[in-house]
Amino acid sequence: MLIGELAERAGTSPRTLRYYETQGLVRPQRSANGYRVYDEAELRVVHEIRALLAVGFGLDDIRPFVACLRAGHSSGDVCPDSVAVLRRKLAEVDAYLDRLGGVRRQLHDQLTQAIAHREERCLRRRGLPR
Amino acid sequence: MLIGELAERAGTSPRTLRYYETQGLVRPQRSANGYRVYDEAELRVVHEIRALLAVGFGLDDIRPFVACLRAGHSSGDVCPDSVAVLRRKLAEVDAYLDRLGGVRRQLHDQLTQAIAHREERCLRRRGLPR
DNA sequence: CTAGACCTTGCCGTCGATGTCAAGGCAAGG
DNA sequence: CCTTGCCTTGACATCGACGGCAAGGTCTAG
Repeated sequence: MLIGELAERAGTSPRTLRYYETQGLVRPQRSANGYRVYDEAELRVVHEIRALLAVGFGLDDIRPFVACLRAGHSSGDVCPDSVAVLRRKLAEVDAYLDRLGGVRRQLHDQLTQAIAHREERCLRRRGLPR
Repeated sequence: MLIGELAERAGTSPRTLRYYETQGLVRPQRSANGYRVYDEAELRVVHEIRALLAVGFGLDDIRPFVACLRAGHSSGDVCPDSVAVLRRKLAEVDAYLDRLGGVRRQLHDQLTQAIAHREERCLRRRGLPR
């Protein structure tokens, strides 16, 4: 399988696959003419990468999962390093959820007060003239 | 007030204040020698900017709030444009909270399953030998 | 022979809010 | 005069996951 085919099958671009390679996440072989050649297993790997990226992981975080897959495991999640990353990410997400909850509250209050302020001004204006 | 003093009083750097100026958020006057000169009101403005940045706003989003302050309002929140931005940002935060909630759930499940998988393997290994 | 559809490497551009460095002007004190 | 400490503008660097383009090699079909 050449890079274009893998890209299409994985729902991404050749450019992206080459980038993953520079990051050490994908390792194609080379045919005589220098073309990258991927086997079926790499499709699985790329899918794993894409899935984790979509969840908000960085490529660095993803490396252990790929290694786990490559070590023959049916899931990239089960190796100790992957579990460690999952734990860390879950903690990060929890922390961010907290912070964002605070932000939400603040925005809500700010909005509520601003509107209240405008209402008040509006009422005053209606009361005064004539 | 020169740029260094304002920077210190606002808890930021001269570089940052010059950047805000290029973005049209702050407009100092110039003394004869070309130095930026700020009045007290600008301190308030910079505080507003910093507060909104901290909440996750971009400089573009902040512009209406500064304009509102400059229009003489005691709060940057009360002008229609500001309220519109607040609404939009609140919606954005809500959407992001949703998404992040989903991510959290997925990570939690993934982690749980990975650990269960490891437990299982561990038990099998303990059961087999001897 | 040539067109077209692949592939290769390499390098710049993106977005946002700064940090950092360079080269120089201005003010005040010893 | 010289140093010190402000200030000025301008330009490049950062981080991450790519997109886009250029210049060129390769393969296949007509």
